[in-house]
Amino acid sequence: MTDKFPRAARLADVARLAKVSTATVSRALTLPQKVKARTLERVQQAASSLGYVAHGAARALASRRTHTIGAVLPTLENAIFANTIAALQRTLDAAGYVLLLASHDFDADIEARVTRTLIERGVDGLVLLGTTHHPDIYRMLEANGVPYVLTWAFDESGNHPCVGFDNRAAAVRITDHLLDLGHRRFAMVSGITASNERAQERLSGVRAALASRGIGLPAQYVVEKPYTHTGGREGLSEVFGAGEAPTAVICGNDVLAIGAIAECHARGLTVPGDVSITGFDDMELAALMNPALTTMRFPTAELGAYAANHLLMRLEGKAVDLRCKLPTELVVRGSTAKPVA
Amino acid sequence: MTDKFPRAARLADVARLAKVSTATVSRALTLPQKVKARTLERVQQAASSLGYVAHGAARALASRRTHTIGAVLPTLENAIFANTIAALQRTLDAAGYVLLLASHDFDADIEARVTRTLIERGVDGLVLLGTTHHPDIYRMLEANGVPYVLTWAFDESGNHPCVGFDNRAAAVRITDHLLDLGHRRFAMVSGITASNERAQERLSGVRAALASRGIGLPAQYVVEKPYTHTGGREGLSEVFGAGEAPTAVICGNDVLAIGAIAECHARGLTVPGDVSITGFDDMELAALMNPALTTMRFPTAELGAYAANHLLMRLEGKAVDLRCKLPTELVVRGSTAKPVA
DNA sequence: TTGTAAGCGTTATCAC
DNA sequence: GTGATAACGCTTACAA
Repeated sequence: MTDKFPRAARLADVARLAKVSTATVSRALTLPQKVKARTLERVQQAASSLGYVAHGAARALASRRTHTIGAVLPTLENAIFANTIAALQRTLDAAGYVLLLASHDFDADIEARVTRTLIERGVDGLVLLGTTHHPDIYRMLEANGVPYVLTWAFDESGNHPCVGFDNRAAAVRITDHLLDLGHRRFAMVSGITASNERAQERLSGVRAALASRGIGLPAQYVVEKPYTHTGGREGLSEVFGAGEAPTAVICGNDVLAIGAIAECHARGLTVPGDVSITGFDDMELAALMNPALTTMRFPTAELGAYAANHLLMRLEGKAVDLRCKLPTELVVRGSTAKPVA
Repeated sequence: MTDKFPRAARLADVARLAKVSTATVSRALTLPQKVKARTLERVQQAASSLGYVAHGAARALASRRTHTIGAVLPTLENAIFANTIAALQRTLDAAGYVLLLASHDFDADIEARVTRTLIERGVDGLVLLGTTHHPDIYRMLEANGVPYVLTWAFDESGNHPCVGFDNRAAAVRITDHLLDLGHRRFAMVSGITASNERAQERLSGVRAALASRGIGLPAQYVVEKPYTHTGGREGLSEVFGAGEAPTAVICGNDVLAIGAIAECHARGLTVPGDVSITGFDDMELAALMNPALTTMRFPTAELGAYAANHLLMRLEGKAVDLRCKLPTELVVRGSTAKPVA
């Protein structure tokens, strides 16, 4: 009978069993082509018969590589980032990397803290969401030489590698569309713009598009709400309480839009018959909930894959375009023209 | 001018600057109370002035602890697990642990592979979803002495630590409710039951509850679909195509229920006026989408917190109840009684 | 309370 | 192709 707790097999055990040195085992396991076929076979045989599992920490310490990529997101609780995360995961997995996830609930200090934790964990690279970050974050990235990509927004300053969308242009696009349909009374249920440049850009795009046609967006028709369904409901409710009802409501994203549509239903209003609700990101769900929801499609899965590949290439020392902007697209569903008021 | 790439500060650098040994620095940083206040201060001062960040791999290698918990989920793409993940994260974060996430798209082989990767990464503990797993998984957990918890289901075999729900009882509960309202023609849009005991238990609970009132569930009124909105739509569509329409459709979870409701809308049916759609899990969204959606509430956030605490306590060597069942609750919204057919 | 020094399990640099 | 062996950066007995 063997031990009850046989300590996990180590490289040396495999070496002993295969009658080779630890160096050879190490090579066989990581660079099979550098080892004679016969030796390779012996090593593999020994490893599997011992149920050998490499010790990640030791490997990381010696090789100075963890094969781990970190991602810091605002939240894991809404589905907006789900596609991106899934795509990141899949791409990294295929390359033998693991994804370490952290979130901060839109709090800049927490963001700095979790980012530090990830760096301490030795991530080989980092995916950050957005371009606005605590200065400490950039300092730590710099000091530790950690490769990173900013995502979901495009860094106009040109100082950081990024893979993003042109949130402002997307907002202009959807607003123009509504204007072309004849809408003149607008409201916006925006996300919280403080330290969130994606939200800022969307709002500013809407403002700019309206202004260029001589239309204003009075303060009482702009409300900022957290990106939740409830936020969308409350936001729209406040807008309706503000005075003459708008014919078009642009929501900061589809989560807010879904909430806004629910509020309309609760008030007996039809969408888009009585009021047109539009959003951003084109979540499958939004379309399902209201087949008349026009929105801007952001290729979020592509974003994840792109960000992952960007980092992977840099880690392999390959040259890469450091800044890129992914195209967004207007998705029109059952739009209704409005008579000019 | 200093170097362009000053290598990251190590423990020894801090020790030198603070004029103490590396052992003292190590203690000061991890067990502050074991060090004289004055020394502690010097060390902290030195560390922060150097921007010292501990090397996680070295720490893990020496201490044999990574302060990382892994979680293996079926998918990150639907919102069902979002609450659980968020709660896990928060609880672990508060205890100084980090969460390493992996998913497998309901594929048992992939599940085994990613689980192995996590063990190789040296996770201190593991959260697994469900009770049905590849035998290799249990073998690896055993061989490596990795503490784990099964979640979302209750392990009746009594062989594994678990924090779960009684999916079968929940299914019985909601079915009884519908029966009490007078429904007699039922259909079920279930999740894929193969190697998913949560789905199996829900289906079997529905069957049992119906059977105890002498009602059957013919094969053509049971369809299995992936947990997506589209799955829900298609599932309900197939049910309607099967013959006389049911008055009550029980969906495997709220994602399917949302899809099913959309299908009803598309067919001009009102819910629950024409047909009653019910689900499981009580996602906020489901209620928002249809305020008449009766469902079973599963305390998913509590589950995450509970699972995390369970592992944390075991890691601290404390005794814990190894198996527990969290209560589920019927949430009735605008139910409509049906005349007995 | 603090210091000394022996690991922790790999990888990587050399010789051979 | 393969084998010694010195790192890798930290923790932790054990000694002082």
